[in-house]
Amino acid sequence: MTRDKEETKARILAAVGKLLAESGFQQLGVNAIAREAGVDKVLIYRYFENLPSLLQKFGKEGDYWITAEALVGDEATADAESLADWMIYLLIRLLDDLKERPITQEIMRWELLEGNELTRELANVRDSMALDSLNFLKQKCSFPEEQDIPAISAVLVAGIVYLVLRTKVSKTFMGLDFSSPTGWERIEAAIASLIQSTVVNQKSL
Amino acid sequence: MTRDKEETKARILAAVGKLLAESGFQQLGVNAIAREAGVDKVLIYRYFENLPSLLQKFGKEGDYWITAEALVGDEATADAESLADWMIYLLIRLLDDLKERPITQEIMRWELLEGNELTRELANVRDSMALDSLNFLKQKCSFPEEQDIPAISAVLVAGIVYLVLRTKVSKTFMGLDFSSPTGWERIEAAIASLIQSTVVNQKSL
DNA sequence: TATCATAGTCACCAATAAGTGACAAGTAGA
DNA sequence: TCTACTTGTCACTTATTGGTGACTATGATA
Repeated sequence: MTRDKEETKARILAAVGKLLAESGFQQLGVNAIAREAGVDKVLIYRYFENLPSLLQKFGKEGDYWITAEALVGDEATADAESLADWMIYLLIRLLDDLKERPITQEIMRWELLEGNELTRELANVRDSMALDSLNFLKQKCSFPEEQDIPAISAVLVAGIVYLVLRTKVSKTFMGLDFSSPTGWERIEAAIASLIQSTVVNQKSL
Repeated sequence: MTRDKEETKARILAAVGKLLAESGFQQLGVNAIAREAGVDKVLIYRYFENLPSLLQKFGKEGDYWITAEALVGDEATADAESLADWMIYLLIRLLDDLKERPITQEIMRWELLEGNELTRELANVRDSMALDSLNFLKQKCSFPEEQDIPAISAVLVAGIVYLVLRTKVSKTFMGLDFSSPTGWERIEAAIASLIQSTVVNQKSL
């Protein structure tokens, strides 16, 4: 070994990411991390105090939540005029983005069954990003009073998250098949249809 | 101890349920079950072979998934005419039902992060119940062709499930507060609004 | 060249997990 | 009452967990 502290710390953090993406928080232990990193586990305690601290460090280093700006992306290409258009655009982008983030998925799974210091903190970061996006929407196209846009968004985001989390372990849900792109296309179409009808509709009242 | 095999087996199964509802699958081990049941753990192996077999038995005994009939309930009191009315009625009932089923919630959490024999089996049971409900809907009020009712249902059910699973560990999501009934009321209203607009709307085309 | 802080190694601990073999106690039938 | 079976108890093994104390190896400085 080349006797490099920073290198070692980086390898440990990288090992956390790899193990997390592969097998989730269940299998994530000090011994496994040390083995994966090719490092003695005592170094983990030396450099990161203990496992929770290491995970906290890991959670704060990486960017697991897409920012509102990144989610919006290039506004010119968004091709969205109305509030409904924007909501559809953002939700579909959220879906596609989350599908490509295995670590984020694992964090969300973990958050679902363990409410500790770290998961709460990460959840707060994610939540404030979501609120940023809502605020972006609000200033872009003001929200109609008759409708609870945040609640509508929450239901749909929750649905997206659950479907994405589920597909890792099962390719079907309520008769839909997510092993081929058509399953996702149907979901995307359903989301678009729901928003288009609901938001456009009442806006024109 | 009264030396009663069936009693002992029942106590073991009851202990599984209690521990499951309290602290989820994470903490569910042979030792904990035996302790909770006030039984020697070797009896678990004698009567249920091993832990997976015990859980399988437990999963098959209980009714953790509401049946289509129970979900529909008393049709007379449903006060639903259109397809949209029925969908709203069923989804809200699903939400309320799931909120009162901690064990079912734990099973769904478990299913989300471990795809084994048992979780797959339980998922299939649940899925076929969901499909039953869809079929009930379909024969009650035929589905419009322009709309993908199964996909729309899937998104909303997924959203409901995720929100319920989350509230055990965090009372907020995207700015909504689920510590008081108002959070849930907003969600229910959002679901009703989405379906009302979408399904009614396009049906009248 | 001798010193000294630091990086990395190794051998251990206590706790807990799943799982098993041997045995005591109670209960049936003969 | 003696025998045979079953229920329940106890003590154990093996593996893995998070965590620690004592060590060696290295490299910079004085």
